[in-house]
Amino acid sequence: MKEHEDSKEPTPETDGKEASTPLDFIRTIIAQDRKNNKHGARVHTRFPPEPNGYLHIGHAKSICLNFGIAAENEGGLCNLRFDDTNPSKEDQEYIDSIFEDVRWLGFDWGDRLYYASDYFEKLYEFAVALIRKGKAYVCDLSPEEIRQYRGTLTEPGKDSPYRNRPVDENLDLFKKMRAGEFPDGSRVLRAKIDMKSPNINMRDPVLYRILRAVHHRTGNKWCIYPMYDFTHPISDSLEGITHSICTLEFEDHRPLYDWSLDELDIFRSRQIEFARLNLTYTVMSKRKLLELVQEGLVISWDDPRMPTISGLRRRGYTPEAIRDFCDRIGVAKNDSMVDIALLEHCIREDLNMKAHRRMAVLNPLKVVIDNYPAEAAEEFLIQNHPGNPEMGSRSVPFSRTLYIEQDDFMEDPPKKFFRLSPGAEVRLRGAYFVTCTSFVKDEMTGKVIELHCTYDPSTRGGDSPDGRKVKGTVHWVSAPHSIEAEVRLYDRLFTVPNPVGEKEDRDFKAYLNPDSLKTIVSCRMEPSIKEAKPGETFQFERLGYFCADSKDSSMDHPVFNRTVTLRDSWAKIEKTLESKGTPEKAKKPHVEKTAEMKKPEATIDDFARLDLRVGIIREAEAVKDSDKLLRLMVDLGEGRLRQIFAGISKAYPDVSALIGQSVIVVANLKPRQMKFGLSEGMILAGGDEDNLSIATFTGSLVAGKKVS
RNA sequence: UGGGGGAUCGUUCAACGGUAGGACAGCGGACUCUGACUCCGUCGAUCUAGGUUCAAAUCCUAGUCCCCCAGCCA
Repeated sequence: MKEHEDSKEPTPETDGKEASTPLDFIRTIIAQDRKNNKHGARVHTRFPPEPNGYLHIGHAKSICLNFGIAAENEGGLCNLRFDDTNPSKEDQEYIDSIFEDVRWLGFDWGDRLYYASDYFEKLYEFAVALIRKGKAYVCDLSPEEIRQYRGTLTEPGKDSPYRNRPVDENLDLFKKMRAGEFPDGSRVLRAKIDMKSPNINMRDPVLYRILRAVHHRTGNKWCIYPMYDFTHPISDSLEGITHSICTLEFEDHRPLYDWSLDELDIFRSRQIEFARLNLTYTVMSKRKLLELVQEGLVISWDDPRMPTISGLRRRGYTPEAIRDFCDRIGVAKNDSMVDIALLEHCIREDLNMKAHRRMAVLNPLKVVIDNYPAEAAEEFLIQNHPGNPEMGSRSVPFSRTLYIEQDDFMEDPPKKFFRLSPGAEVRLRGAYFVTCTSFVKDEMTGKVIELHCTYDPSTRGGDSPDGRKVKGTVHWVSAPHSIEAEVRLYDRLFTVPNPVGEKEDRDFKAYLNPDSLKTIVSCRMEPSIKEAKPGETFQFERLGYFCADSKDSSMDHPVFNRTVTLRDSWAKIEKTLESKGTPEKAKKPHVEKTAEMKKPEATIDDFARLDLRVGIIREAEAVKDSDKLLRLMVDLGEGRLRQIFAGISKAYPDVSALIGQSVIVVANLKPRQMKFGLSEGMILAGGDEDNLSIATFTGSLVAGKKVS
């Protein structure tokens, strides 16, 4: 435990940014502008969400950027502005959640809370001004006609027949639009720019539409609403925003943004675009997240599996970790997909420092200490944080009957298994050394249901007076003193890194991870857990970081969400152990890059370069338009299925017979792009066209095991 | 096939004509009353082809690939 030697105190103002870190391109522009005394060296940004959904981690990137830049620059300010120009999608619920989320992230907009809807009157006046200048006109074309007149990406549009209406007529019509004299959708106000522009946004874009909907702030006052492209530059201008930072898809809109400010001749803000955040194993669009909520695929917007700010909060993420993450991912214009492992790293780093340690047993296995007096019990004082005595300690009861984790015992352990097995000695964390003397199996299931151990009284507190070492330390709870609790184990929401980019043959929801939530209802925990407050975070030793659920946890019924596991090097060892199959296999030879050693015959080493694995076929279907190929989804124990195309259709007219079969897969081939999709491996089969069979195993092998 | 953007280790961000660097991930090791933490080591990249230059990720030319745009959404 050494991490407290330079404990930092992260705040929104100081975390991240060391003076030496190079500026991203936006901060470089701003530094340049300040140097040139542009806008009197003033820096004023804004965060402009539309209240049509909950904020997610991608918004956090924008929030950290906008508020962060304001905070870094002397006198800098950042406004919170709701871009609420489409009443049909927006709702007060979302506004409230946005307040909560931005504040929770640690940012403060002071008295600078704005709504685009507050500018409706001014916006209307600006529109009138544009009409007077001959730069806008009322158009009677239907939506369908407007689309047709707009042209296509490669063909120019043509002028609307209403394009040259006299100013007075436009003024009159626009007034009547506002007065509600026309039905929804019958007319729009358009900018008069250039129907032949190669930039479609400049082909006389719609500025106002007629829309009878109750606005969450203005109620029924308006039946015309301004479009984003008209509203945004004017809102920025009215607020004196110096740098209007938005995402890449608005790059094409910048000429229109500039056009509006030019024509209206008002304060000139500069729009700068950066790449939005994408994260592996999740989706990041409000539309898709809404879909998950509405279809009940997750419980709610704040479901701990969601990448929403509220979901992350409920999961146990801290504002500090999210801000740190946003600092680390950087700001640029490249389309990027950030590894969720980085987010997990950030939360582990933060929580490692802050979280009190507790002992909790998720899957209890009863242990009886045979030589411990039956009626006795004692209390051990255990530190809340082994690296930081200032965090205090708590009392943990011990008795003859304990629970340990089922995983911490193996009847027939492999090498390097440092936990309990027959005859093995381990330390019970903070208590005693114990040695397993026997175990009891359920006769029906063959499952180990009880362990018997002896303890060494001289090792009280966990140290041995004779200096003997034990390799393993396991966590435990005293059975009679322990309390029951529910634990929700969360995992990634999707099984593939990029659910929306999966070669478009399937909907993103097809890749939802069925194991993204596992609930365990009868966990046993040390009694101090009773005191846990909703939202409070602990490290359950050797398991991970968990927080008491803010909605469902109570003293009577504690419920914990797993925020993130601890890094688990044992899991890796286990994996390699499995794949090696036999112990003490020699190291794989390094593949030399020298090309001169080409040999006519393959060596055993060459063969060893093929990674052969046990694969279990989970799905199988014939490939349309192919008389040979089957599309197989094969489980290699990787947490996702691999798609493999195999030319074995003739041998298996009934594809369903393949499902469940254990086959041999060449697992380390470079994936091959085929006409029908990516093939990520090869299945070994024998025979010829007429007499063909895949190589299978009898018996039950675990997916992913090495084949040799 | 129009317009706007973008291509640097597996991922992500830097390097702004002068030693391609950091973080995450991976791998190896040390330490350890958490197989955690921490520490050390290691692997590893300039889209391609030409050109300019003493010197190119950076400048020029020609290609290739990827993303965005045809809402009365934002």
